[in-house]
Amino acid sequence: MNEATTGRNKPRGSYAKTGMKRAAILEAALAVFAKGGYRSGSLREMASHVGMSEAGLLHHFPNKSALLAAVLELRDEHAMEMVPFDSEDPLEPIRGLITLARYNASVPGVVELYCTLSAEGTSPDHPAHEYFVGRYDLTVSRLTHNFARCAERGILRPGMPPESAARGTVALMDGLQVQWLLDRDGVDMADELEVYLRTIVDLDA
Amino acid sequence: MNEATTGRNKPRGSYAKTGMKRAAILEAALAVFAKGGYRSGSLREMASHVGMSEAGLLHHFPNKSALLAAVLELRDEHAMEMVPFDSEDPLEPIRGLITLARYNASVPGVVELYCTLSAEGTSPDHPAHEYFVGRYDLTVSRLTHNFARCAERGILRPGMPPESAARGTVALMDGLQVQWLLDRDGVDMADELEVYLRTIVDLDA
DNA sequence: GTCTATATAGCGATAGAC
DNA sequence: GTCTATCGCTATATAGAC
Repeated sequence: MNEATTGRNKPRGSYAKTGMKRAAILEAALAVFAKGGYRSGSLREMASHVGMSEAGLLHHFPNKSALLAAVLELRDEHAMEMVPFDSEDPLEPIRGLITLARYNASVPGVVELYCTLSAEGTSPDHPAHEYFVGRYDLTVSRLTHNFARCAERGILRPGMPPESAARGTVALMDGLQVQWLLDRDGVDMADELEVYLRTIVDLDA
Repeated sequence: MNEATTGRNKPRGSYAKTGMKRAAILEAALAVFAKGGYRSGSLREMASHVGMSEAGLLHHFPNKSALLAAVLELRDEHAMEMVPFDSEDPLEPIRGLITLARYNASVPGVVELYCTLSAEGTSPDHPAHEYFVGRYDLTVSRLTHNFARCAERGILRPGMPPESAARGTVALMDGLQVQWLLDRDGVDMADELEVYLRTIVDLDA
């Protein structure tokens, strides 16, 4: 690998190597933040996880909360690929949510991260508070619009307000994550989500 | 107040006074744990909240996690009074959940506590892990039994497995709490819960 | 770019005076 | 029953050597 591989073109040093270090740090940070939340997750543990000192780690990220932000941003992009809100068929994003739930069961660390941090982040002085406020607002409004389109086609349960369907769907996904983390064999997040969605929308239309 | 007021009968000292201190400590602990979870909530802050030193506080409780356990136990008893699982009518506990959700909106600290701690508590080495495993297991099994009784009477939505109804209800309540904490004016937990419950059960039977 | 060393701060818990 | 004082530990972040 060289500079060309990274897509950048800087005069010195192997940016590929640096990029890989960054990626490794993000992965370690994800695992550590996931296990104990933001406050409890220590740079020390991430550093040892990735084979560096704390100071070495803080060369790549200015501080702890910037590292958190980078982790959240990265995972968010990845998740959104599974839920095509811009599809013409309003059922596609809904089916995507089930796909996402099934995928999530294969990455417990990510589930732990979002579960712990979204709870922590309800506190207004949390480093990720604004992130979660914005994220929920966006997700609910997108889903509301999507369920409204279902209603237009007559495949949303009569009398169900689109916003309630949206908030209910998000709430159910979040709540199922807690139950799944507490009892991974006893709960199937994707199945339970599908049961719920089928009660409010005609998935086979 | 004297010993008789407390219901105990010990040779020395005013137990009423001690009992009041204990209650004050529990209240402070609830607020502090609620704001930042277990790890971030410090005995120091609770102590200053209640006008005592940390050592004075630890005279009443052996350590930090015992204090957490006491808080959880106390609030649990209180909440359970609102949900009469032993009622003959299986709709009564379900209506009780809506009452509970409405009540919860008046005690944000309690909601924050459960929200933050149930997420933290998914980690196996958390002081409250066993508590939450047991609590969810019990709640889901009670609710499953209750929805099964609804099914017998033909007021549960056809094809809806009682356990899915139970897990869905618990998940929805948990998830709505997160959304409510992030946007208290935009979300009505009790209303949304009722919308959900009405889609799976005939509440007016 | 990564290290060692260190500054600064907060934590839970204990010992012992009163 | 409550206090002061303190121990031992962990944390983030910075300074400067290499």
